[in-house]
This record gives sequence, structure tokens and C-alpha cells, in this order.
Amino acid sequence: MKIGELSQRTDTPVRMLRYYEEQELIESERLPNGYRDYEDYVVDRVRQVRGLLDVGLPTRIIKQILPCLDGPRAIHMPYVTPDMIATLEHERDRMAEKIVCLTKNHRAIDEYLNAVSHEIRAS
Amino acid sequence: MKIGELSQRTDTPVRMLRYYEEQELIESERLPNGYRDYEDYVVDRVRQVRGLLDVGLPTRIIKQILPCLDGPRAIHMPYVTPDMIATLEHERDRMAEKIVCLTKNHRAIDEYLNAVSHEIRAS
DNA sequence: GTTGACTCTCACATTAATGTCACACATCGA
DNA sequence: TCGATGTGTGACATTAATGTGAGAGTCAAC
Repeated sequence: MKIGELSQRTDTPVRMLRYYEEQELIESERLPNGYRDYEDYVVDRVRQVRGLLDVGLPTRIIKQILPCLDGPRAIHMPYVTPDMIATLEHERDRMAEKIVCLTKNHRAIDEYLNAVSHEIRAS
Repeated sequence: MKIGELSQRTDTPVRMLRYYEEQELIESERLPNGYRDYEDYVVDRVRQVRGLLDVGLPTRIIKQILPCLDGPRAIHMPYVTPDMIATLEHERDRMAEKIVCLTKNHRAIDEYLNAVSHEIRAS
């Protein structure tokens, strides 16, 4: 598919798709005319990238962890450097912290909203 | 407490503490000499702000939701505009999405690391 | 009482993600 | 074939969070 369709299907500005490619988060073939040509799986990939960006990970890190996230398919784990392991452990732990933070605040907002809506009902 | 101590206790650059104040996320009194003077509760507040920033919320939004997060104390809910409600609902839902995203990716990384460590054990 | 650590304000730099614009070529439909 | 729309590259702008440095006042300890 061409970049316009990918843009629509992922609700992502074309500008950003080219940027993600520059950051080596996604890849594309080229059609004879020079247009980018994406495979279907890129749709999910873009969504995942956006999710991770949204949650505060910089492209630098996303690029590193993406290969480990491609699902539990037959990854030969070749050349997994200790550095890489350390990075992954670190990011995993930071994610855990973020989940705690988000869960706590999500609940607080939810409780607040419930309280407010009761207030309204009572008035 | 003065800004240096707050900085240490929250592991936050002094520069950022002044920035958060400028963004109206925290507040301070002033000592006779002009130095900022923080109350104890600000320590937790700063940690919360940093957590939310870390999870991708901009200061603009944090400022809005902070008052609802001050715990379930006796908040008179005065003047809760419909706009505000809408913002809160929106942010709450976005947080839920983020939790899903983080949980999924956290698990994926964890599984990957387990697989790698088994690989190692087996070799 | 001088020195060093802390604080103040103000300004400028930086980085990452993103927006916007310009100009050229491609494509497709009327 | 013309014109609208899509795509390509490249450059510049912007915003938010953060770093860094200058210049001046404060304070505590020696």
C-alpha cells in the first residue's frame, strides 16, 4: 500500500510515517516510480510505535525493543548482547512503574468523576 | 524546606522545580530573603507530577487533573464545568488505553527476556 | 571577614516530535 | 490533455521539557 492509505489506516500524518522510517522504526519498498510501498504488517507496526511514543518512550528506545515485540514467533535470538539485555530489563521495569502510576491516577480520576456525578444526581 | 532539599528528595533538577512552579504545578512560599520555601506535601506532589510527565502527559493537562488527584478528602466540588468533566473523562480513557499498551508490551519484553535466559541456560 | 555553597532571575541552547511550506514529478479521472 | 490529488525531497518553524551559563545576593563555617 502507498503512504496515503497507511496514513489513513493508522490515523497518522504522512509526515510522521516518513519520520518513523528515517528513525528506522518502519520500512518500505519503493515502487518503480519512487513511491513508498508498505506491506500490510506495517499497519500494526505503526500503531504499536504510536502507542509506545504516546506512553513516553523515545524513538531511540522503541527502535531497540521493537524486534523483541514481534510476537512469540521463531526468533532466533542471535547476538543478544548483555547491553541489550540490560536495556530491555530496564525498560521493562520502567514500564511496570508506569503501569502503577497510570493505574493509580486512572482510579483517582474515575473516583472523582463518580463523586461529581453523584453530586449532580443529588442536587 | 528550601529548593535544594526538595531537589534531593525528589531527585529532580532545581531547574525543573522552578519550571513546574512557573507552570503552576507546585507552589511555594518565600522566605524573608526571597528563597523559595516548600511545605512537606510538595515532595509527593513533585513525584506525582514527574510520574505523569513520564507517562506522556503535558503540564497543561497535569495542571488540570491535579486538583482531582489530591486524594479523597473533603473536596467541595465547586464549579465543575462540563468542559472539565469532558477533559477528565477523556484523560481517564486515554490512561486506560495506555495501561493496555504498556501491559501488553511489558509482557512481551518479559517473555522475550525469559526466552533468552532459557536459551542461555540451555547452552 | 572571606570563601564556598546555595539561591535568585534571566537568557539562550538543545532535543524530540511534529507542523508547514515549496517545488517537482506522478497518477488518475473528466 | 488538463487539473486535482498524491507523492517525493528538503528546509524551516514550533512546542515542550530540559540543560547551561551569567551575574548578583545570602548564608554558614572557618
